Amino acid sequence: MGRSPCCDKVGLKKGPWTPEEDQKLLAYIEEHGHGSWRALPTKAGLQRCGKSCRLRWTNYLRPDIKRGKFSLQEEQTIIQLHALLGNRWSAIATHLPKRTDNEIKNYWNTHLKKRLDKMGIDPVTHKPKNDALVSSDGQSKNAANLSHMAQWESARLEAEARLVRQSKLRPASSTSYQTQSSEFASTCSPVQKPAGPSRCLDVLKAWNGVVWGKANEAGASGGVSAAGIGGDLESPTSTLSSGAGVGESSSTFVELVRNSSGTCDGGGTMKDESEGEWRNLTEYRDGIGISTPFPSELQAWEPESMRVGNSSEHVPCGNFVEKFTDLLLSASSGDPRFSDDGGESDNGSGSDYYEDNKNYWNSILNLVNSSPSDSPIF
DNA sequence: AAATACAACAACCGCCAATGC
DNA sequence: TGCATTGGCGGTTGTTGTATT
Repeated sequence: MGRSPCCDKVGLKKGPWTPEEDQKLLAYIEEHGHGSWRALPTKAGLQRCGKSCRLRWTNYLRPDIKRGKFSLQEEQTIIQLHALLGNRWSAIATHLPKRTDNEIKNYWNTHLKKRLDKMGIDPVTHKPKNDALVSSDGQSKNAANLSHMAQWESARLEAEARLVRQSKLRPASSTSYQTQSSEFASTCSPVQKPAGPSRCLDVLKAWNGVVWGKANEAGASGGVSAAGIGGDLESPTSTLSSGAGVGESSSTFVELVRNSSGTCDGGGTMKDESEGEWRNLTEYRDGIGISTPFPSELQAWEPESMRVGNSSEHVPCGNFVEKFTDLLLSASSGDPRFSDDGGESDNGSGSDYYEDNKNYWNSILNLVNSSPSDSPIF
């Protein structure tokens, strides 16, 4: 279909926008709306391509954009949603009101990714970098199936977010978001959703089922019943209820982030010292000679096949929260796993690790459950 | 004070799906 | 049904500001 780049025309300006250009674009859109982006530059008297105008508007000039530092809550949301959705920035952005996908993407690339990296966590997979690859038991099969469910749900979320955007573009339309959403949902899900959590959470529950099911096998006691969290894997029509323990685990995650973030200002905004804290924790771990922070058999439960699609798409790994927990909590509490003699000897109580995983996923579930009512995703 | 390195963010580019004709 | 157009998305690059030497 050989489409020529929209900016090929000679005479079109590129590069940073000037205040005058901003003013022109702003004034035009306020008066006429953007209409066709391709036609807009001419009408607005701008020597820009339509695409450039659209990006400038959506990423910078739009009045409902919040700028400035990300709060702890926003950071938490980004990390969790990235673990869930991967680099689907637009989908993540729909859950962070007033933040653009571009801003979130930049923040991830310049801040969060580096932090995870320094901690020895692969920011793509959210797994420890030296993680083993394959689980030989049957769990991997379930996990692979679940990855497909996760992929499907991600696609559905994207589509739904798209509907929301469309509805916003047509505010006067008689077709409300709810109607559209309902129509959409009815085509792919027998359960109505806007009022409550999306069925996508069943995937999370199922994930938990896999994780905690294995925990039960490995840990015998102390594990969480697979039926309790994800036992209804075969019931795609079930909806998530905010069960006991979900709320507390969310706060656990917040706590983890907060603990890792050094000092915060009054608004919960992370200060730069946080980088040092994260680094210190990593150094602490390195200093005490922990190169592989987790029992290998527990790292290995997620096979490579669980990754969805290509490298940019992935399904989450519970080891993520293990890492957080181990680094941020155990380091300060004298956890025997971090002592010279007790490091790997905790295998017998592997359920602890899965308990951490449970907390991680519960935190996501809680995030989802507590999401603002205007959130288009969940 | 100048040079260099690094960080942060705005903007661009190419691809793709949806849509209209 | 097929082609052209449009808008959106994610990856990447370029620019600017700040810290360090």
